[in-house]
Amino acid sequence: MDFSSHHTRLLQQLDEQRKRDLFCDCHITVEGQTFKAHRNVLFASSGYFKMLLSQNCKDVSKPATATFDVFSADTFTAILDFVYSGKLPLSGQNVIEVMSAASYLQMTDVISVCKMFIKSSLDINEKDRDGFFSLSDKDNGSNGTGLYAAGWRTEYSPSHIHEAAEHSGFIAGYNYPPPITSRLQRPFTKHTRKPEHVRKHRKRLMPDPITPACITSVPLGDLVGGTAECIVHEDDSTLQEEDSQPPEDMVCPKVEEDEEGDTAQSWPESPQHAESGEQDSIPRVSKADELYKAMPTILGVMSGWTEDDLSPVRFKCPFCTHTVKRKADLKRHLRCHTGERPYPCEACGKRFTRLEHLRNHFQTIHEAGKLICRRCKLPVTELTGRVIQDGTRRYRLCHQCLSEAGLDSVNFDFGDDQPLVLPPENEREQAWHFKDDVKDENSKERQESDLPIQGVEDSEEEDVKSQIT
DNA sequence: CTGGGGAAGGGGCCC
DNA sequence: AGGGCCCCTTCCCCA
Repeated sequence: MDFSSHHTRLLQQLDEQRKRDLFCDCHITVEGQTFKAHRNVLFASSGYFKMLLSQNCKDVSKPATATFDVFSADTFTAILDFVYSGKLPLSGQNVIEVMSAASYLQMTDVISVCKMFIKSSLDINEKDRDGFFSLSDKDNGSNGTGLYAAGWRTEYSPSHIHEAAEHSGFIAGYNYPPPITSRLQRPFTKHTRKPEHVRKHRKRLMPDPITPACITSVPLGDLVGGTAECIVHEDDSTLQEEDSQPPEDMVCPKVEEDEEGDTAQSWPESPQHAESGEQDSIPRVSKADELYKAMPTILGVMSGWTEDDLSPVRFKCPFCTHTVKRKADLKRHLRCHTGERPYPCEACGKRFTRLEHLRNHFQTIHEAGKLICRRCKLPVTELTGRVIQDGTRRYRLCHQCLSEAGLDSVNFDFGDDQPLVLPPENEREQAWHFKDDVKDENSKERQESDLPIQGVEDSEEEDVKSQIT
């Protein structure tokens, strides 16, 4: 018989005991303020306390004590409330510090909730729109924990979250995500690359198991107001994995790789997507700045991070273990976490994190920038070949390949300096053609315009266009 | 199933 | 600080 509310009542009882100072055997001092709690509860909730209490587990006759100066009493109050209630009172003002403190205390649950709060506040989590990992402030019933729930629903409502975050703060209740197998159903299409940070950072940014001993910790006072290290798991699934880990893994918490990456972002790669989400075509520079402004409170500044790098100061990413020498590089790096892609390709709708990437893409894909024949791969010049306009895509073919493909008789209305425009695929001879990942986009765009490169109305994107051309 | 090539993403660093 | 270049890695597609 499963009595589902048992654990809730048990937690309520423990919270009552804490508030009445019953059986509290752990005293935590933060900014001179003493908090009392149960070591069993702290042990089960925090990797930091697990490590701390493991070392002192023999002597249980005296209360365990701990003192923190790296976060505020208010922050610890919020965290302790979460430990005993499952509800995390987050607001735009405290989320960064709470996350930093949770990082310090190795409380992945809290970190995950904070990450979700930040992501939803930034309105950058495209996947949330698909209801894959949705946030809803409407839910207050299923888990009984409050106004904010990280669940698996479809009623994503970023506006609500914004309001809650900005105006009133809100209570975050954490629902554990479904098994990883559910994540494998994420809607990456055949031609949709997984978010890069999911792929690359699985190896690069989560390099080694992080042991407490290897963490370079700098007291708050030495910084600009935040903790030095921020250990963040790339994916919430790590929570589950960690939950099943034996205690020794908690002592030396291991950052697990994720099967499919976290919930960070997906983005439109086709004009259809770009059209369906008009706001996507607006560069979100302000959001990067928004997050960037928050950086000082969560940045870590480290020295001597590696033996190879003895530079005195490094900037620590709050979302992963990556450090950089320059703040500007950190700002650039943050885009791989925020999902921000301020540079849209106006030809195909694909978005990029950097202007140079957009430029490379545009030159390669839409301007036939490579002076090689796409068919025979041999070098081709203006004299020995032509530019083919295939939908939004341009490439070069040498005269021989043009002849062999039967394309030398197609549409010579333009001058030699103009691209040879291929007819739509359904009208094209089936001799051969080049398949590529923009074929579908092309067919749609052809219906809308004969122009290979569509202009965009957005003025900011016009600026981008002017930079490209 | 595998290897090669193209495209994209990210880091380091110079200007 | 931002732009840009170079290099490397990763992923995907295709033969």
